[in-house]
Amino acid sequence: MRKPALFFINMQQSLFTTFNPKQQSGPLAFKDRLNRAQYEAVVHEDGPVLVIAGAGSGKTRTLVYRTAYLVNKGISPERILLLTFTRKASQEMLSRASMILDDTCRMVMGGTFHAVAGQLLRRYGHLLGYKPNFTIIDQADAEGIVNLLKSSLNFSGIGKKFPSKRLIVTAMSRSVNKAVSFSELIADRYWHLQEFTEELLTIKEHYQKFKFEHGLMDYDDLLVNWKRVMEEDDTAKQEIAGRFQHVMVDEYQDTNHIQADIVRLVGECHKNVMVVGDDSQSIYSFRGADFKNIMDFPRLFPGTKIIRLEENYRSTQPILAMTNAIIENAAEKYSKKLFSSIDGRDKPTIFGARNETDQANFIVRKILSYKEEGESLNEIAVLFRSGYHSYKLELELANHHLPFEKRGGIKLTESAHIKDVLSHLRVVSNKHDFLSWNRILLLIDKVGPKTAQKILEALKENEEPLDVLRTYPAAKAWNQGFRELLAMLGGLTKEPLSPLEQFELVMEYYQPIFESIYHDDYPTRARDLEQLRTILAGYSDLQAFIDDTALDPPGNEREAGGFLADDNEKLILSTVHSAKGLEWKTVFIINLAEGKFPSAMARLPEELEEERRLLYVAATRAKKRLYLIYPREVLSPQKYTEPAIISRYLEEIPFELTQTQGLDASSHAFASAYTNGNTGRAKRVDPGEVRVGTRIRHSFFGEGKVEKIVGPRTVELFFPRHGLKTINLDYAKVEVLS
DNA sequence: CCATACCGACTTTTT
DNA sequence: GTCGGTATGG
Repeated sequence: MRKPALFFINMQQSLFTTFNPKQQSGPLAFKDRLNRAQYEAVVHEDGPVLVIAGAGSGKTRTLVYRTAYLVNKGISPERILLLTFTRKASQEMLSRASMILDDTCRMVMGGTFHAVAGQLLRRYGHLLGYKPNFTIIDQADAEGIVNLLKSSLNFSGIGKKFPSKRLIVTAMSRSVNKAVSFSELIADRYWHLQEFTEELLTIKEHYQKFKFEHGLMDYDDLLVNWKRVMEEDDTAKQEIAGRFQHVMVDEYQDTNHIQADIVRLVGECHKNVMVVGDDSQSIYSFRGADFKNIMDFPRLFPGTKIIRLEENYRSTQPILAMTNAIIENAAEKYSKKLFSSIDGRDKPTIFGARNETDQANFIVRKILSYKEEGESLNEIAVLFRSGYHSYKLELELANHHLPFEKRGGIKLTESAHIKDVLSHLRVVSNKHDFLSWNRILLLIDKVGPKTAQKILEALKENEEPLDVLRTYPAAKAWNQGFRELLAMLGGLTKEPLSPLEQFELVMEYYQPIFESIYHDDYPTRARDLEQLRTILAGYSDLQAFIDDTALDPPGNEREAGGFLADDNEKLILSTVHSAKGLEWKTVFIINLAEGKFPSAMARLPEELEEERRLLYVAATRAKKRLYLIYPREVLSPQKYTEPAIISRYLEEIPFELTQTQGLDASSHAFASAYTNGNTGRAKRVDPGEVRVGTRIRHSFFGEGKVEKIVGPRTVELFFPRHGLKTINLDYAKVEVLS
């Protein structure tokens, strides 16, 4: 989690013995390992650069070499800022740069916007009135605050439909990230909640105040305050902007407006800013990202040099042909021609499984046979739209003792028992963290919301919470638990202890509470606590640990059936979002059915466009083999089995770009097209003869009517029995009737 | 005022 | 599975 200790030994020596372009063959040594466009980006001297990098075009490689190049050139590593999307990505890049050059590369300031903001604000936050020990809170914490406010403001009783804490937090965050006022946002996107506008605004106001008064920053605050401190304090701006001589930003298509402002502010004086991104891979607009940031970059930095990376080094040509077809139909994109010179015969396979169980079985069978052939499990991944889509498969994998790691979905730190323990540690680092105090107090037997509220009121009166608590008139019912808590907290701070020792003290106190409140399943939960202990053992600084639990929460990693392969080989199950930037030889994408992928939550056209890009990101992860799988039956929320509708994006893919497997002929469009013996392209429809109202026959959906012309070759068709479909006239088997 | 048990509704993606 | 509301008893 934290960067490993830096290795200074041999630093001087390695500078001259390892790869050194100047000594070997001048810039040519870089040249050998990069293509022309990459090389151009790597050795670019000063000034702004925008690198438009298609999937698999060596974007990471370029940034890695760029970092090494700059350091080698004599730029001091701590004066380079590398902003990435995940902490893991930055660590990997810096470690790869170190392998090219030397360990000084690890001293580059790298991390997510949020993590870097956190570090800077510990230093400059006081300019905005924050103490350096502020606590970073996650979404669940934010929801906790909103809940407290809802009850203290007596909003819970108002009507039955008062919005949930989850929705309130999401809405508040959206307003920050999209830079629209909260009331405007309510009127616009949450119009159905307009009757509560006043209450919502009050909650937002109190929420801001609560966080500020108790030294708490949510994810949005980190960005907003980084920006604010640079805008409002000139010295801070000079210091921060002056410190970083070079700024690089990865995944620029997934930045929001605040982040773009930050980039502008940090790069303003020297303009040595390189941003890298691919608009076709923008998949985070739900949290305010705007891929138009890429188009706007040259305006932000006039004189920007634009470099395109268009050669794909990851996937075989057949895979690329299909992924190109997926993105071809995107409504809005920069034209970009991706090509690959990697040969490969296998077209992506489409498999229509009978149901989810069949889908899981199919994957297990395939994986077992690849394993048989001697392939490494590490080269296989299964990707899906939502975390819970893999439950069936997880069971099936466990049955066959296939070890896997799941990424995305529920995080370790999101579970209640982990939050319980963390709260006790959090008040040690920030005694004004009333959210944690509240949680701690509620854990005491016979203390409920009302009592906890009263104690919190008392805490407000004094700087030193422990002093207040020691003299607080406890009721008989809960006095004993209260005293035990105080004794434990006293022990935590009496003398300097390592984070691990502090954890042990907390656990000693918490264990009986833990066993009593989770009496049904505490043994399962205990494993999580054990895992937390292991993670914590790697830290010497409590603050760093607490920061990381919010900024880089460990995933909920489980090995199938407790079975750990000795060689640590395991396959990856991952949400598409968590798979960004990664690649595997074999990739399975599952549940490609309407309502699952695309998600049922996506309704607006722009949301459906994002789902399309999401599928594009998923499919472009594959190097050699790609399976697109959908169940022909799904379980409705009411637990009825109903026929599934194949994902609209699969529907559009030209038949000749894929192969099918194990379909039974009657069930589906692909199958029927094949069994009709006509594997070639349908007779071309002249777009000229198609307008709104034209009647058209589709090989599977039957007769329909054109509702809307979406693009030069795409139309929206309405079919009486299948609803509205978007169809590409070149690809779909259609026939014009009138 | 607190604990517990029950029911129904809803569950995308992540820093 | 988990949240939110409600009923009931201590």
